[in-house]
Amino acid sequence: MSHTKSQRVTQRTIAELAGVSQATVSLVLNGKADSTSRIPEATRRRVLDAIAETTYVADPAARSLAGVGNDLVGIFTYEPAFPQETSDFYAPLLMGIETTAESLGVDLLMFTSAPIVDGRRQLFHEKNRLRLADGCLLLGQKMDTGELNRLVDSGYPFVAIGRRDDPAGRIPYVGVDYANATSTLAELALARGHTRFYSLHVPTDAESTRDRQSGLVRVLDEARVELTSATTDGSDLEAAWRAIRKAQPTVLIVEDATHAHRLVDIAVADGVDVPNDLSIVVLGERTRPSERGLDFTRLAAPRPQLGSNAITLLHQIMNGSSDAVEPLPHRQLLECVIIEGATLGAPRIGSNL
Amino acid sequence: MSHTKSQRVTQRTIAELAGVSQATVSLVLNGKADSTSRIPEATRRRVLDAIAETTYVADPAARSLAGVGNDLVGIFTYEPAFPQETSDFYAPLLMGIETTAESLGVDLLMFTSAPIVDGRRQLFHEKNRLRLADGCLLLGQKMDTGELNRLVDSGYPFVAIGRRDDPAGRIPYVGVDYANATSTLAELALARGHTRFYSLHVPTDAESTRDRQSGLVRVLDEARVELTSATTDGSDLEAAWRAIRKAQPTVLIVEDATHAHRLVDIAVADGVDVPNDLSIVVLGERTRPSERGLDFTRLAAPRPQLGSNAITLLHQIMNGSSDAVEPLPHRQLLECVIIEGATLGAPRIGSNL
DNA sequence: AAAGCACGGTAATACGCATTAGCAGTTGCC
DNA sequence: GGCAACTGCTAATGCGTATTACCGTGCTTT
Repeated sequence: MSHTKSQRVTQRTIAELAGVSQATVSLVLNGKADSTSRIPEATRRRVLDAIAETTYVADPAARSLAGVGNDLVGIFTYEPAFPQETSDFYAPLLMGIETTAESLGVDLLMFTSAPIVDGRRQLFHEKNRLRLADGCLLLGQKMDTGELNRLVDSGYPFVAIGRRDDPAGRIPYVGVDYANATSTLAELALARGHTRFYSLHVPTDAESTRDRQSGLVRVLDEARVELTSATTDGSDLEAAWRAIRKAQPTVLIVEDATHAHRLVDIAVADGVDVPNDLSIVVLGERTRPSERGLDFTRLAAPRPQLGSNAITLLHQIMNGSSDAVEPLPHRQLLECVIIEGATLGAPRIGSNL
Repeated sequence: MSHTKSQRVTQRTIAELAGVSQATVSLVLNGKADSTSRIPEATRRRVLDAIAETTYVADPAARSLAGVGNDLVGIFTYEPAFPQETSDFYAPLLMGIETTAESLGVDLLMFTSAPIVDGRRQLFHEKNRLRLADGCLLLGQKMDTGELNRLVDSGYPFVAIGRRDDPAGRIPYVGVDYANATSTLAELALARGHTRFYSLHVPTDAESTRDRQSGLVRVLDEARVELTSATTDGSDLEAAWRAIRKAQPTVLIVEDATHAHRLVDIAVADGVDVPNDLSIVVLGERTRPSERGLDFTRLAAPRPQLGSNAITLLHQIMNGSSDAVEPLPHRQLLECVIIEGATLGAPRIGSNL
């Protein structure tokens, strides 16, 4: 727009400077030394010198059109990534992604232009721009399987972060083994002697939520131990707390970390001591140190590694697995770390609950 | 690579489906209703229907090549943006950028592939990829003026975040008026009766550091009040503290927030009460609630707005100021908020310092 | 009836790059 | 000396889109 036509430095410009053809410039730049077209050192030098004199960089759009990659990895987040509330969730992922992107030599393209409907970005829309990138990482708690399948059909390389239900096994993802981790936590609680479990989870039917529930249920069923389940979106935790008191569990399993924090406040105000009267275990993300200095017993997803693995896998999918390296599995579940905090005690007889 | 040729849905595909030419499809999609080429509703419908049947999306690379911008805004951060230490600094900026990018309808390209030397990303290097984006935002505490001027010369649209020294006035930036804010803080301290100032700042000669110093010096000079200055990179705050004790100031002005936190710990261990024995004022970024629950009197840059203004300005520079809107100034300084915390008291005679 | 005209649409081209076929000049070989 | 093989390079083409120049067709006007 602002540039006059002549401003832009293209391969043709370089070619004229070096006294060769545009094709030669391209060949030099791409280091093609096929038997079909060799270029002697002298010519190569002239071209490279000409490039050095100018500020030439290949137009990525043109490269892309011409069918070669651009080393551009897209990042699609279903919610804005940087506001305080979501940043705790995305930042560790992005950190892993960024670090690995650096070593892979790729740039990151964030699709912030996607229109937002009902608080979620729309993957497919009029001016879908996914193709700007060579491949794409999909981040978000919940994704539409239909959309993902459509993406698979299009042949566009992508990797989802988080396990995805997909019987056909066509959706590549890197997820967290929440089921297993939750089972371990439940066994821990059982070992401490807990007998009455209460699970408070979020109302979405995202895979991550279901996995946690199934992990919990599996262990408790096996042990023939009682489990009460309830959901809350966090809007009325007072009510949730009243329901909990009524059920009189010995241990409370809370999916969402912020819910857990607020519940403890309510519980303490209600004269209940944690963990002496009631143990609490947290299954959630977004855990930052409690105001109260409470160190929850919880599970912690290895999110930087999640991001790192995802972009590594995507990179492999994009560039075709070089036969040198062992191909990565297209569906990965990472182990979740269990953090032994201070909120899982032994059940107390005659608890104040 | 993996795609067979026929897979890809292009305008030609649509054209065949609708029984028109590729050109017509393009015209329909871009709503060109020039007198030179009108298209009746009937045809338009057929084309749109055909598009609806397929999963067609315009190839952004092709559009870009064809001369329409691709609404890509680059973000160059001199350090990795997401690790914990830097994230506190970048996240608020990115939040403002993201939000505004959304409403401007542009995508964000993060240049993570730039090689790192001495812990800082290199703006210019072999495979400089800035041109991938239509324009670029530059984030970082310190930037090389030479590099920035080279960027100006290239005609590439960019906006720096943070004030930049540049007598020629060619570098567009959106910065924070640290000088003024620091002056205000100093006046506040003077008004409370402080007579001995001690400034502890970071060793860089970044504009932001200098601005704070100059704002401080201006007010104190005017008031003919004593000021001791020292620098620290935070590696030996014990030594810094010993120097402070020796100087016996009534108020301590600390540039870096994390230094301030750690200094308070040292001071308290040393039997000094804040703010009764010693007042502290913080000029720095990256302030998160203290472990100790200490609420520093400090200044807080409006970082989300910084980001927002920067991308708005860049967008205007990229697209040429539409004559409809008032053109934005290419060099902006935003007012800094002063937060009246609990660490600036009145000086105490016979302080324990 | 010839000329003008609006309409509806298409062919052709440019954008910058990668890639292939192939051309002219040189060298190698028997 | 004749032919093949090789060397060093270029012309031509395609990628998918936007845009311009232009061409039929049927209708109106004189």
